[in-house]
Amino acid sequence: MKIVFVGSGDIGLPSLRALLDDPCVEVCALVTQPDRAAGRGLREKPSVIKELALARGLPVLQPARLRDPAAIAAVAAFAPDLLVVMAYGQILSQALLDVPPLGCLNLHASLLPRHRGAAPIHAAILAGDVVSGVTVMWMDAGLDTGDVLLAEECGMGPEETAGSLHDRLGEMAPVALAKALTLLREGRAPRVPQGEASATYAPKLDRESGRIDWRESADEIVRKIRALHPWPGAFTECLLEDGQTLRLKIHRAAVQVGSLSTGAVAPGSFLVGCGAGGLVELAEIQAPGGKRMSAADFLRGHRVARVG
RNA sequence: CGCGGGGUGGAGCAGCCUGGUAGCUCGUCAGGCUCAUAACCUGAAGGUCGCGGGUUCAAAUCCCGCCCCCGCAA
Repeated sequence: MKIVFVGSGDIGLPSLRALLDDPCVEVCALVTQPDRAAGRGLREKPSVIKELALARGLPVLQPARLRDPAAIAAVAAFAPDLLVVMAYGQILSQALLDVPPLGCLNLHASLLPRHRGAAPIHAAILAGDVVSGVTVMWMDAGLDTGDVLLAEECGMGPEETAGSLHDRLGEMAPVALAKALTLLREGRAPRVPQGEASATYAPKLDRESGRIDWRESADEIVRKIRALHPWPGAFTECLLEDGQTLRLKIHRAAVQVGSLSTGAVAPGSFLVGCGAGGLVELAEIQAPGGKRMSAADFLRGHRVARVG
């Protein structure tokens, strides 16, 4: 079976690797987003997934817009039987979806139809879900609206962050994909329509979406901190007694019992009052220009007046 | 040459602009107080102020070069 892999994000790495190691499959190319300036100095860096492809001698396509006819023709030239897509970052046009005779499979990091869209992992934690998983889906022109082939579930822990769930789902994806390919080969791969009624949408995140609103409940705030860690990261403005304001990035926090007015900080600690449900204890934070440190370390050098 | 922040006893910071005895909060050690404590009091140890060069009577502080850490972009 000839497959073209389409993906840009790290989360697709284990899946691409598994396909490359699968003797029943011939991966004929990788389609990925153009290299972006990244890191300090903003030099162009290939993604880790592109590096894997190059290391294995796989042809790499990096069209600026995959919807362009030329880009579609370039994919078609490989005559793939199937496209496998994970975390690519562009919508695939119907013209491209029509290229492979077997169709296009998408690996999505949620249990569809819950959390369609760009940030399913973050959304799952933000929503307080207790299960998540990977869905293998037959792609159609909509955004994550295609029929489901199969899904693999996993539980979510109380300390779950976007980072930990991301890594776990990334490792689960090739397992789910392998099952899907087996069913496909045997000609009994199901197509189960998603229930539109229970669909939710996980919008793309930006930096500002990490701002903490201390009027929310302690539970919601802590969930948000976990959901946005390590990227884009939760943050809050912190007013010091000398009048200085720092934007603190919050790496880790926990709910504690107690009561304080919204944004107030208990003396000698980093317990913050919020809208309801107790206090939020900031456990690990990062000041501008600094490295991440425990709240206790931070408080040795700073006198906090309030946050928010 | 993309932009910015930072490197000061063991930890976290101030001091730098306006050169002139090393400061703050905490930790460590010793002693004291207390029924008791991560409380309080007294005392002590511990610093090549990232590295190299320059200016100066004098540099943590001003100038030049280098190293390392962090953020902006995803």
